[in-house]
Amino acid sequence: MSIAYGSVMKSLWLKSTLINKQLNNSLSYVHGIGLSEYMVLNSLFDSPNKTMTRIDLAESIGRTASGVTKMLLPMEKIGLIQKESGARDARVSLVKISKPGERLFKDATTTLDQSSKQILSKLNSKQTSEFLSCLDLLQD
Amino acid sequence: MSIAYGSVMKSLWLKSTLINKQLNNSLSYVHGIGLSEYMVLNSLFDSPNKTMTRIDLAESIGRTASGVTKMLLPMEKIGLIQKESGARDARVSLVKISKPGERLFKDATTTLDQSSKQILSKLNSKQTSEFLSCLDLLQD
DNA sequence: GTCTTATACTATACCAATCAAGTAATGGTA
DNA sequence: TACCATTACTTGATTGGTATAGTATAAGAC
Repeated sequence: MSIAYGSVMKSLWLKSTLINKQLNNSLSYVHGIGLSEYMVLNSLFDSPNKTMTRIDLAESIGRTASGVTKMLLPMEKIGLIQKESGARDARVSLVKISKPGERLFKDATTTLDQSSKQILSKLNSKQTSEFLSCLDLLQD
Repeated sequence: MSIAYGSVMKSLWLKSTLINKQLNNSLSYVHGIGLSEYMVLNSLFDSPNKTMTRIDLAESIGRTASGVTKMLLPMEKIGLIQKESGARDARVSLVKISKPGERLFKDATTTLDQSSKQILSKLNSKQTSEFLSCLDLLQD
């Protein structure tokens, strides 16, 4: 018998929507940012100079350029990120995570870890690492 | 060393957003419906009388009642579903999948299966079934 | 019967993301 | 040098979802 591939994706869809809501709720309740904003901070924090172009940022979080433009506006207003000029290419506008941004990112990370631990609580450590490697193998 | 729970959820988030887009694209390109609409048809098709209340429908696809109200409007217009009255409780308005709706659902299922197979192509069958059971174990 | 509470929606306003179109800078080519 | 294609955005319209508040019906307490 062949595998019901569609069922796997249906299950993935349903679980991920529910989990998204949950993580968004805990993050926004405690830190006032959503999962998308968290991922922006995460990408910036992990990048070499804690600085990225908007295009790379968009790519790294699976959003469009215009989506990034829009979500960065309020994030800059509350001081989580800064515009960085001085690029050799005058088209690019670099984004840098600010000190307050880093602090919020670290705090939010512990919140995310706690919630994530709860979500994964029914899996043992072997299953968890297998689950992660399966995720990495998915074609997107 | 403890497991980085947050990383698992970050990976899940990123993969699921990318895969959602992809499945939405293939479904809407070929059949004119999105993944949410597909899941509505799926729930209806699987239910005893191919009929459900809007509340149950919302619950089954992880959406709110008002979300369901809105998405059913165009689906009724193009004849994929029908309102069904005659309940003993005058508040509920039952939703039934129509014959054209069933046909489209079956067609869309083969499309979804193909796309899903492609997405899961890097996993062997053991990994795929383990992945599915891990998904089922996630707490939401 | 009537009061209160709960349920099953529906409508409005809002929010987050996309797409499509536009702008400005860059780079390659005639 | 002038032109054209490409790139890195930004803006405006639209879509797909939520939250909140409202309406109608139901159900239980007294």
